[in-house]
Amino acid sequence: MNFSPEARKALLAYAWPGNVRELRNFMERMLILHGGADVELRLLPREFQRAAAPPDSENDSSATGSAAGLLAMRALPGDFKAARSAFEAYFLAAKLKECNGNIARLAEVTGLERSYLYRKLKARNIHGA
Amino acid sequence: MNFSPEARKALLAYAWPGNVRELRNFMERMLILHGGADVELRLLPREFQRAAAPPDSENDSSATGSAAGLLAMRALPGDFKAARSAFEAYFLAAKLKECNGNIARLAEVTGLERSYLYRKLKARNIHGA
DNA sequence: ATTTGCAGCTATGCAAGTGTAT
DNA sequence: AATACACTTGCATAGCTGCAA
Repeated sequence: MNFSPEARKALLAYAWPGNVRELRNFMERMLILHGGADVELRLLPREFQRAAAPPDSENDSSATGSAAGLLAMRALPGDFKAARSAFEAYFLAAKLKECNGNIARLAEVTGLERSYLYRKLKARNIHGA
Repeated sequence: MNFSPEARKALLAYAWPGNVRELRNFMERMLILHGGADVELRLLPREFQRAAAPPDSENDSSATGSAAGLLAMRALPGDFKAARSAFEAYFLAAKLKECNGNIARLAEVTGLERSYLYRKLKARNIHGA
């Protein structure tokens, strides 16, 4: 999952009102709803765009007023295959990085065939090192 | 992704040393490396178990000394199919919750066939409502 | 490291059905 | 009766994946 420069800036500028639970839920939502897709500023809840007005820190549950909830509401298509594909891409890219770009090792670690990985990495446009 | 009660407690007790980037990376790692699997206390970096000694807040990159890095190092099998399967399960469970357990709606939202969803939900042991 | 062809298994959609509850 | 949803199952095919080269 990647944040656009603007989104990133807004996130960092935002003073999380001392609630770790809130932040954790937020991050989970981001990954689950957006898969590995890029997250644009406009997808972030208003709180972040204004870099002010903190969300109500209660409301831990699901899709309601909190930051996590707001985000859930404006979820992308939610298309399963798209989300899964994004996850795969992100997962493989992360692992490949851990393997220092060594695809043979990536194959061992992930339990996939080298040849298949080449196909997949190309399809998902993941480049080594 | 779920945290065991102990892991959860340790996480909340830990005073994130004012670095949002760190936390964000941590959450990403958790989801990617553990997929939707349960996260036990023993999987958390030592920092959390001791609920003290904050990690070096620099080191934004990959698998090194930071909290995120530590976690990455003791990654689970890393098996691709297992991770993907876990992600699918978590994704669908989350969406299903959003749909108030209505599978017909889940089908619309995710772009999958109802009948297929039944098979998949059963296979992944996801129960509605 | 990287590609390609091929064979087998899996995932997925479509259609059709049963049952229960509005 | 009529619509809506839960849940199954059979079947066809597209796509994924491993193996050998």
